[in-house]
Amino acid sequence: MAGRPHSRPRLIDVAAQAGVSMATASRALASREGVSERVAARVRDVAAELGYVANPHARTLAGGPTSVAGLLVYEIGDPYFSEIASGVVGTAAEHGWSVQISHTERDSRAEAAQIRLMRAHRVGAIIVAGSGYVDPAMEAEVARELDAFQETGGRAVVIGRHHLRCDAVLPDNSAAAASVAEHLLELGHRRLAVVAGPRHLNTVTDRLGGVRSAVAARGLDPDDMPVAYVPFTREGGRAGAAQILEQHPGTTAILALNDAMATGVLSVLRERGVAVPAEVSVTGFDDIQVAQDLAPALTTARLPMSEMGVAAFELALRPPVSRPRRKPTSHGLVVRDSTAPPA
Amino acid sequence: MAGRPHSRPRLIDVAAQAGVSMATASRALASREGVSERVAARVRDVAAELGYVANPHARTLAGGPTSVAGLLVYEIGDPYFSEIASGVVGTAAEHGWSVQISHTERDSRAEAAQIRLMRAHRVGAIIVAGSGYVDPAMEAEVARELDAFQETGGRAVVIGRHHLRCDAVLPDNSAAAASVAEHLLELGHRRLAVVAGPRHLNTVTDRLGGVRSAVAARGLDPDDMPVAYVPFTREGGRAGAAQILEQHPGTTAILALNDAMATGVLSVLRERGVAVPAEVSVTGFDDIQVAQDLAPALTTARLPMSEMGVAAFELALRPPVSRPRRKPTSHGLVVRDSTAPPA
DNA sequence: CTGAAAGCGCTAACAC
DNA sequence: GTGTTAGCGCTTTCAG
Repeated sequence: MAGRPHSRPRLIDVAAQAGVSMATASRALASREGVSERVAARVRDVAAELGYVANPHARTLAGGPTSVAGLLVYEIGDPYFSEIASGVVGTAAEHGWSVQISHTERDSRAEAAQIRLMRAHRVGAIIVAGSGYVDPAMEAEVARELDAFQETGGRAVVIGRHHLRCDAVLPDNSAAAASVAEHLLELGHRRLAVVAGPRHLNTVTDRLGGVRSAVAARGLDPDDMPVAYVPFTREGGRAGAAQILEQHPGTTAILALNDAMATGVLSVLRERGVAVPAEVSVTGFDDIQVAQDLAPALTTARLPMSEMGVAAFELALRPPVSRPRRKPTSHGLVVRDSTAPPA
Repeated sequence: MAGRPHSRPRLIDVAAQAGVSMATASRALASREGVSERVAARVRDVAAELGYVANPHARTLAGGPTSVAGLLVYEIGDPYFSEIASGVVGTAAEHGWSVQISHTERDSRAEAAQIRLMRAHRVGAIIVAGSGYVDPAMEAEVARELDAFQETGGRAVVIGRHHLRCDAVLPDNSAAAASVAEHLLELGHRRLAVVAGPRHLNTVTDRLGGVRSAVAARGLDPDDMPVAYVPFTREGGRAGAAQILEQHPGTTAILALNDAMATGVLSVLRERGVAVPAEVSVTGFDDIQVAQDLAPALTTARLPMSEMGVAAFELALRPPVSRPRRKPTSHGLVVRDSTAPPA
């Protein structure tokens, strides 16, 4: 009947077909009140029949609700982030939202720039995954952007950061790290060394703090424990392992503060013919999917990345409250084959 | 001066500040012709100063160009897809595009529904990653959606699918699979078995075809080679390995048609105490990042996933041509520690 | 080369 | 309950 060929149906087409005004059609489709159930049902039927889907640009421009979320990750190719993203994307789809993903890669300035871009894109929610900074000044710009975003009605959620004034999903990095350290101490290890990420990341200091307190609780001096501050990657792990092997040959256990670094540590030990766990025990952190398939299977502190993504998105869906929510996550020690009593 | 507080600058603000009309400001910022260089420069300066970024919703609604791409993956938590996504997201950002990611998960009907949704969202380009179907009828609906999308000016690119009328990034699955099989045959293996994914996926039949032709070229009968059709996942690989071990105990080499399945195969062999590669050799396909860290490090056919993502996005940026482009990718055999001559 | 004005499709006041 | 209408911010004819 009506309408232009070769073009998607518009709200006005649905309205005409259903014999109502645009306003009524709009209300009916948004399940807003003020429409009789009879009429609403008819509108929905017509919409379904025509395959009508609202134009989100028109909707957003007119001041309606948005249903696009922005997800900021360091690098989507990294398993830690891709598992988080999986949770976010899956849950978002269930709620009819779509997810825009972008990379941070460089630093907090790049992060701020990405948030600015997402704000310009008028996303309804922004989820920031990945470690924050020990020094709040370093993320001041990020904080400003996020504040501005929230002031204009946007929902912001961070994963694993404390300093920002917004809802947060917070794994207990310290406790999880302590559990790994305790596991090693219980096995009898006394000469631990840590392969840590960059010291300005709060994830690193939180995890390191957990290790140190577990060591101290055992009556050892944490300051005697060597720590290699290296990039938070497989390559970083390789560098850290090399450093420890050379400078502290008596080490019996190496704690890597994430699984990517642990992977690097294992690869160096394998190359050098150091038996794991016979000569040196190794632990990771996160429990990315492949941790179970490494050689040997990695003992690690498990964080539920996918669930964290789900939780973050669900927080984003909830209305804002004045006092930011903090949603803790579970964690657990997963003992596999990379740890054993010292020789 | 002008304007509403607490609100982002609009084009009209820029125009006013620069002392020109909206039309001129629009042209200047889009680098369209018809504006004197002097005026254009002034407009750009003002825009930069004000931190102006166009509202993409208004822009799209008015019929301007979009710069949002949709990326369809089976599951972003899967390394194969997250590495592709990494390439897409990185390149897109360089070109000022953002990327919406969504999951397919179920089947080609879900796939078609997602494409429909992205069309409704008015994305400028759609990239579909992941295997297509052997039977074109199974993806008829996807094809229809993609055709309709392209007819309305959208750019569609697929990765690893032949049957669709759009630009494609095509790894040579057959040749790569043949190279893996040849490697095993050269080592002296004669009793190969394949752990394959679902037989209705063209990726599976292409790769299997490569293996079979390599086997045939060696004078063996490919029909004698056992093939386990299992899900394209780690768990599928486990099931396939169990099946082969039980039904064909004489097997000396297992070819898994992707690394996820190879991971499962290795885990079953380890559990059962079958030495790899001493008793049985194992190969994978794709070379996901962790392949090098498995136990033992996996011999596999390497596909440049990240580059494939880059290539796909770059094709999406190019203007459409009547005859779809086919962009081949490199591939290579990566020999590691999971293969050796038979006992 | 520049400006005025007509929409793009939708929501949200505001009328009835 | 339902309809009318004024924008949302931008691009794009069409005039000058």
